[in-house]
Amino acid sequence: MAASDQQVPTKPKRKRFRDLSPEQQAEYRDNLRHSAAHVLAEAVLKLFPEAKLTIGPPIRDGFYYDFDVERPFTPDDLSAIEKEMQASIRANTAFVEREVSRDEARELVADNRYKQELIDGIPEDEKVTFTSHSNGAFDDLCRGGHVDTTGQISAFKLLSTAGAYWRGTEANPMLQRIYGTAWESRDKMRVYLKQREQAQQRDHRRLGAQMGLFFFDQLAPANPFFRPKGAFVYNTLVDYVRGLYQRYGYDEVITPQMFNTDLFKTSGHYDNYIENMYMLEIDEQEYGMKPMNCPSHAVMYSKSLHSYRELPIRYADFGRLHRYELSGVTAGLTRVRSFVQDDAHIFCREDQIADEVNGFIDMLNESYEVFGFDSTRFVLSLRPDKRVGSDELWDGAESALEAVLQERGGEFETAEGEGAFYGPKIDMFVPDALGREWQLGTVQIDFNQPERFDLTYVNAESDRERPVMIHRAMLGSLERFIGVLIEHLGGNLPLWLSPTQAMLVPIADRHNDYAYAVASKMRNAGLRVEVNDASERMNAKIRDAQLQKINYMLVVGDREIEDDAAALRTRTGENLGAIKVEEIIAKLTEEVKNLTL
RNA sequence: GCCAACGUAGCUCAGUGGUAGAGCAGCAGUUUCGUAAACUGCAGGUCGUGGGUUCGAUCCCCACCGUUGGCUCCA
Repeated sequence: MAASDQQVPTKPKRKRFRDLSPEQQAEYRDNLRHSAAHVLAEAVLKLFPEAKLTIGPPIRDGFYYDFDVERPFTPDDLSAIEKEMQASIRANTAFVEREVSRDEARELVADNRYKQELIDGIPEDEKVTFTSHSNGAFDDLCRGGHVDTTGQISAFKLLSTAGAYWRGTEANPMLQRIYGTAWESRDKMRVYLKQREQAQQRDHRRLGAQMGLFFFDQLAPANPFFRPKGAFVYNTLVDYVRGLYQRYGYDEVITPQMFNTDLFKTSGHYDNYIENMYMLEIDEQEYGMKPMNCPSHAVMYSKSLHSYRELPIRYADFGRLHRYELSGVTAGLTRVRSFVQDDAHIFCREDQIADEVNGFIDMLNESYEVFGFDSTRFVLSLRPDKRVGSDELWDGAESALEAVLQERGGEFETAEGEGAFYGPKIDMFVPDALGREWQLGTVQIDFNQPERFDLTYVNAESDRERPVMIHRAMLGSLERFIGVLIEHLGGNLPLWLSPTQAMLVPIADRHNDYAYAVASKMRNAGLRVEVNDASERMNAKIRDAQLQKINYMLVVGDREIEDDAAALRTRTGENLGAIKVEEIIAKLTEEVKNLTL
C-alpha cells in the first residue's frame, strides 16, 4: 500500500481499479453498470413520470433497464436522458441500501405490478432491500451491488433502445428497454466503442459481399444465394467433413426433400413443429418440406432387420432442410430458413452411447482445431420436467454424457432441466465477432424417435430390443458455420478453403503473358489462381486482392521474368521477395495439404 | 410474430413538396507504373412495392415487403 495510507482517511480509500483482482474487477464493473442502470431509471422517471420501473441488470459490457411507458423512446429521448444522468452523476450522491419489511416493500411499489411480482418471487428467507441515491430522490427495489456514489460512473453511454417482453415471454406486455455501456474509465470506454466498430468490419454479411461469396434478395428472404466463390467454400467444407466421415466410420445417405405428412405425424413433428414447417399440397395429399433429417433416417433404419452386431449404424446426410423462422429472428447466414447441416444419426445400443459420444467429440475437436475455434463452450443439458423415457434410461444416458466430458478433462457447464424432452444433450457454442454465441455442434440422445418408429434390433438372445438414436452435428448448419467462421477469421480463410488462393499481379502490360504462364503452371498443380491483367497500377491491383482477402499476391515484373520467379506478398502485408515459381507452388501445396490456418 | 430504426445508381452515402446528386465500381480513352486506390470522359436511378393527400410526392399519411438492432446476461 502507498505511504499516503498512513493517514487514516475518514472513509476506507477505494483501491484503484487496476489493483483489484480479476474477480474484484468483474464485480466492480457489475456494480458500476448496475448503478448506471439506477441512474438511468432516475433520469427516465424525471422525463417520463408515468414510467413504471421493472428490472435493470448489468450485462456483458454494459447494462439495460426495462420500462413500461406510454410510447417507445426515440433517439432524441436518449440524449435528453443522458443529460439528466450526467446531472445526477455530477451531484455525486451516495447509493444507500436499506432493508424493508415485505409489507413496506409492497407499499412502496403499490402502483407497480412488475415490482410486486418481483417481490412475490423473493424467497421467504431472503431480505428485501431498497436502494436509493440522489439523497433519496430516487428509490428502487433492488438486490444490491452498487458502487459507493454516482460520481464513480465516470464513463457511460446510452447505446440503443429495444422492445422487450416482460420476462422474455411473448404473452407478457412489451416493455421499452434502453441499453447502455459503462466503464471504469473513459479510456476503457473508448477502447470498447472502437472494438465494437471494428467488429462491424468483420461482420460476415459485409465481408461476404466484399469477398463475392453470397448475397440475399427479398425474393427469397433469409435464403442465401451462394455465388461461385461462396459455393466453393460451401462444397469444400462438405468435402472436408466427408473426409472425416471416412475415418470416423460414417456412411452417407441421401433422403427425400419432402414427405407426406404421415411421416411427421409418426415422428411427432406434426404436433410439435408444424409452426416451423413449410407445407404444400400434392395430389390432394398434404406434404411437408423436411425440417430435420432424423425421421427419414428412422425410416431407413426400419427398412431392414438389424442385428446387435451391426450397431452402431451411422447415417450421415447433407440434406437440405427448411424451417420457417420468425421474420424478426433471421440474420445473415447465422439464422436462415433453408440450410444444410453436417447431420448424422447414430443408431446404437445403450451401452454404446459413451463410445459414440466420445468418438464424435474427438472428431469435433479435430475439426474445430482446424478452423481455430479455441474458445468453444460445452454445455451439458439434463432432463427437463416434461420428458419421455424411463428414469433408468435418463440416468444411464446422462451419466454416460457426463462421464465422457469428465474423462476428457475439458471444461464444461451443466444446465439442469435444459435437455430436450426426448433426451439429454451436449451443445457446443462459438462466439461471433460481436461476442454473441452461436450453437454449432450438438450431440443429442433420443429415446423418443426409436419408440415412435418402433425401431428394433435383434440381441444375442434373439430378442427384439430398442436402439438409442443419437442426433449429432459438428459444424451444424453450413450456412451458419460459414458466417461464424468468416467473423472468427475476419474473412481470412485458410488456403485450403480459399476460393482464390493467389492473384497474379503483372506490373505492366508486357508482363501479362508471363503472369498467365505462371498461373497456368499453378493451376496444373491444383492451385486456384487468378490474373489481374487490368490496365491499372500495381498498387491498385494489390489493394483489390487485399479487399478480397486473397491469401497470396504474386507480383511479376521484369526481374521476376528473368528468374522464373514471382515476388510473393501475403495478405497480412508481408513481402517475401522474389521466389522461384516452383518453390511457391511447393510452399502453397504444402500449406493446403496441412490445412494450415 | 412484437418494439424501434432504416430502404435513393452494382456498393457506400448526400438531398429536396416542383420527377435527383457525390465517391467507388462499370464502360471508353490516356497512362505501363515495384507492394493497399493513376488521369480524363461517358454511361448508369419507375428514389423498396401499392394506395392516399396535393395542381404536383422520392419527400407528407396509410398499408405491405425487406433489412438491421433488440425481445430473462432476471429486484
